[in-house]
Amino acid sequence: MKEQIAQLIAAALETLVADGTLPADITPNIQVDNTRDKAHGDFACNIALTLAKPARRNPRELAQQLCAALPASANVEKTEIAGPGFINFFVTQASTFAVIGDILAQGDNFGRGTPNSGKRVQVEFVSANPTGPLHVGHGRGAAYGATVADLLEAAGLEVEREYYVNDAGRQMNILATSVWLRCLELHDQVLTFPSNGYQGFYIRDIAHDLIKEHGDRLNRPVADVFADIPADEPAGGDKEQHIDALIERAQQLLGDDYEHVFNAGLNSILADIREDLGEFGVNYQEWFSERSLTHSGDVDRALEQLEAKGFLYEQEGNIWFRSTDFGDDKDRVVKRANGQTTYFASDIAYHMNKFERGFDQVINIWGADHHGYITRVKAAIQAMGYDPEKLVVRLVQFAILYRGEERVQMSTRSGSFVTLRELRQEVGNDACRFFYVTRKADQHMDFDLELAKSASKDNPVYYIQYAHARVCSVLRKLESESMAWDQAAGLAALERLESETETDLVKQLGKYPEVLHNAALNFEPHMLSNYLRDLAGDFHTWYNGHKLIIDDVELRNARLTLSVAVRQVLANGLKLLGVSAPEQM
RNA sequence: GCGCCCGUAGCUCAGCUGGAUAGAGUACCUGGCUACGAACCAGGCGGUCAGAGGUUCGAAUCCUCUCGGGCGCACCA
Repeated sequence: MKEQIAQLIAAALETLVADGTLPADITPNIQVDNTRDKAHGDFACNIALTLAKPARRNPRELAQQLCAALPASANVEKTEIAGPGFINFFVTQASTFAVIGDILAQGDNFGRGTPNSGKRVQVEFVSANPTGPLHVGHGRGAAYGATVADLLEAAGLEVEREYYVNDAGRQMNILATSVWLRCLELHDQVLTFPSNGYQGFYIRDIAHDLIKEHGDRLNRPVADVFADIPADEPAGGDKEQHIDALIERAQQLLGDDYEHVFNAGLNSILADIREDLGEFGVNYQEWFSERSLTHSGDVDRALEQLEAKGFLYEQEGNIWFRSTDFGDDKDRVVKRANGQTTYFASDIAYHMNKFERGFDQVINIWGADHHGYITRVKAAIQAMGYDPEKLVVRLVQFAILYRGEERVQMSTRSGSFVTLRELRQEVGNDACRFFYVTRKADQHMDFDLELAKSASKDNPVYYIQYAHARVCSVLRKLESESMAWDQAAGLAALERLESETETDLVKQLGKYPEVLHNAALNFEPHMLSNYLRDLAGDFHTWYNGHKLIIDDVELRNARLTLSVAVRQVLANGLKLLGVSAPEQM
């Protein structure tokens, strides 16, 4: 509809240019907006205001002439000039109500863009280190990323969801060593667990499984393990040196078996994460291993590329990437003097790999604490000769949990829950998914557990679901009264829907495709959740003032048809948010 | 110190990328079930859009500064 109006205006402009009212060199940017106030009609255009100056004419007068030059349209009831020179468009009832037929005809596809536009995008999200279960902070990234991916897919793009598994590096070695030390404990040995090790209960579970599989093959005398290891922090030493020495010792004493311990930890935690996310309705096409970048030679290849282009240099034995050439604050080390590549080197290789896979757009969803990395990653992309504009980084702020007024402390020590799984169990998947995306991602968020849990009017999730369930309930009631809904008759009788709340509701339905499009384009799922709340509100308002199951067959069918259309749009929107649309509650 | 995000009703947040009288929810007050589901609806109260300049027909939105909050600035992952 907006485009239609824009076309009408474009035609009017051409007419005015042709008859010399407007100069030919103007560059009109035709903007058609939804009106905020019903008194202003359905759509408004500010073209007369923006052209007033270049045309050197009074805006209201210009608007007048534009209106006169507008071609006739079956969809436009009338136009009005208002305020300083806005042109307000009033759409005909029939044209507004046509959307109901579209909704019923397109069903689950209503609002979705044309698929197979050929554009391929990748969304990488969560990508938490597999060193422990996901916590509530990851939950927001998961819900946000999954919804953004689904929205883009709904917009017609081909989407690949990817989880980058940080299965290399020191943290993973700390994990492996922690698991192994727990194994030794399970063999009835006594030791002082390193303060920097992973203390979680799940480490013991992994150790237990290992012993089940390997018996005492992994057992070594504790005296050998701790011989000549520098003191831990509580003993007056350095915790980093302590743990690093233990890692090295574990590798020495275990030899090839170290790999088993390492993989046991990785696989067990990864399986847990995968299951957790799956239950949360978050699924991936690809779990991309960081280690594979080393094995495939991508890391070396990426560094060679940078080297060949002259962006690497050596200083004090370290190899540096000259990221300052691309606006970074300082250059970054990619390979240490000891020959080890840095995490950043893997990142460079990873992004090279992503670009080699030929995505039109690469979207990274990162925690807000990673924003310092954007510049250097983009620098590397540009240095390798790729277009850094194709990389979009969206930062997700942390969520602060509240239990009513009380802030939930997020320390691992405190008894209050910290994992995503616990949150899901307490609050439920629907409310979790909804609450996480109902605020802008770059906005700090207060997540109130009491509110999310409350099965009441206070909870916007239920408010929306209730609207859906209400329609289902009416149809059940209809059936129990031995009546049936006649869709064709309803569509034919839509002009019987004459009340203002009915028109408001239908207009709201008509906005859904645009909302979806904007939400996808801007990576802002909260636009959809807010819309669904508004739609549910309009439905409840209407429902409260109108009885659906009535004797007037024609009117009954018309109202039922509207109800079913509302239910369809609610279901479509909820599906994209990963929230269920229950038939009864 | 430098960089990024943010500051809108008592509280939690929108505000369609510069439009008309800044909106929802919540809290508080008032009213509505012999009803297709009251997990609902109607009405009221509530604002110096942090502050000050600037850009223009027009600013919560754009530019500068100040104040206030969060997060980054590793040879860590």
